[in-house]
Amino acid sequence: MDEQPRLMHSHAGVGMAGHPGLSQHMQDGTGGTDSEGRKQDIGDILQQIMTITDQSLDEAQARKHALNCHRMKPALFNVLCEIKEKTVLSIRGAQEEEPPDAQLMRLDNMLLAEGVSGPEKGGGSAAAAAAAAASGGANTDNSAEHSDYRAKLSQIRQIYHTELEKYEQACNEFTTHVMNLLREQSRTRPISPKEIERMVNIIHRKFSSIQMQLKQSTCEAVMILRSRFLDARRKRRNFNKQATEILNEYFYSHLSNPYPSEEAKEELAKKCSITVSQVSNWFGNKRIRYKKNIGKFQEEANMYAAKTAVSAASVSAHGSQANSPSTPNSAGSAGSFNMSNSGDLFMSVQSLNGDSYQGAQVGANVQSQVDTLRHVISQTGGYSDGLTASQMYSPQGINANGGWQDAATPSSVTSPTEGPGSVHSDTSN
DNA sequence: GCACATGATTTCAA
DNA sequence: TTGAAATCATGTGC
Repeated sequence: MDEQPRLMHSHAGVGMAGHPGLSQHMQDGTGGTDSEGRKQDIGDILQQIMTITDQSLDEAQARKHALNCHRMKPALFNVLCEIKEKTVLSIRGAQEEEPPDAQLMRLDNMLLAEGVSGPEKGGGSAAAAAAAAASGGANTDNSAEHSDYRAKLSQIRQIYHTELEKYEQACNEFTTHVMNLLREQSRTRPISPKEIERMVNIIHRKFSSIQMQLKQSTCEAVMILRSRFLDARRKRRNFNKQATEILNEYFYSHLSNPYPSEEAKEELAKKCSITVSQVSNWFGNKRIRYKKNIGKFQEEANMYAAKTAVSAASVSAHGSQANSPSTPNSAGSAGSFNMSNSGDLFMSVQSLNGDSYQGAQVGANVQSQVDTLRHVISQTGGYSDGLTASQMYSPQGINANGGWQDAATPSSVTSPTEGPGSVHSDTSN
């Protein structure tokens, strides 16, 4: 570093105080013709500095060398040091260290959480994985959408990293360029390493503000993507007809206690290709809506009662097959639930046929099954005494308080021999 | 575009 | 934790 001695720190204390030099002469006006001559020299030097950029490289190099060897150069340098010292003092106060940018930290955190920045997580973002987990991961549509989401997120991630790399490269190139320039300039004007450092910081700040814009727009893109793919409400899809039918069949065949067990929910979820929580939602909505407007669901109830009746009739025709509660109720869609309480129907059939309830499975669905069977009988003429279609399947299970009656209590089972009057005794419409 | 249906979410209570 | 009730937001049929 041959020019190192020319850097400003090498002139520390060489300013006007320790080395009156040129300015002193200029200020007090002493020196006569000698002073005039020096002024002329300084004018020449400054002129040369001003025009140096207009010259060719070789010319400029020659000029620079001539300037460096000029007898007035040290004096001029001192003047520049003095001016610089004053300027730096005025700037210094205004350039305190800034606190870490909260906005930038927020953006960084978000990009990290979304899996855009930081190490790439297996198969995509944490958010997508969380969403998949929240939905149970059972839905094939969901997994397809999530893979689409991951693909798009991966694209964003790629663009983000490419751009970031570009910015960093540009920043480094520019910084190197400026540093070289400043080092070069330090031959002819006083530049301290600290100033170079400060200049580098300024450049970095400028580039990080560009980076922040990049991060911001990346975050926006991720938010849009999220809202499009992962917001459950946005992507609400009606269940397919088959799923709705399965759920309705279960609901109406367990009308006295439409609270599927965890096991039953899982089974239903599996059958309907939906998640357990979707099954829970469905039953929650169904119960409340049924209770709110029983009349409206009358027809639907009748329809599913008829279905159940058909299957029950079919089952009873099989005679001995109905002896075991664990016998799969495969005769018809209504009885197709292959779960523990699917045997309720068979027990009801048996009880209607005059047999006693077998085993301990006098479960929560007895009331509804009895009602269903009454309906079977009404279909075959047993209870056909003047019931209209809308009266066929009466809403049962809802007690006077508006809640579902305790169907697990065997005493709530209405005897089939009571007749249709008793069936409608607890109806609200 | 509107009304209604429907799946999901939120809030609250038990 | 679960379910009731209210509500939101989207889907669907006219």
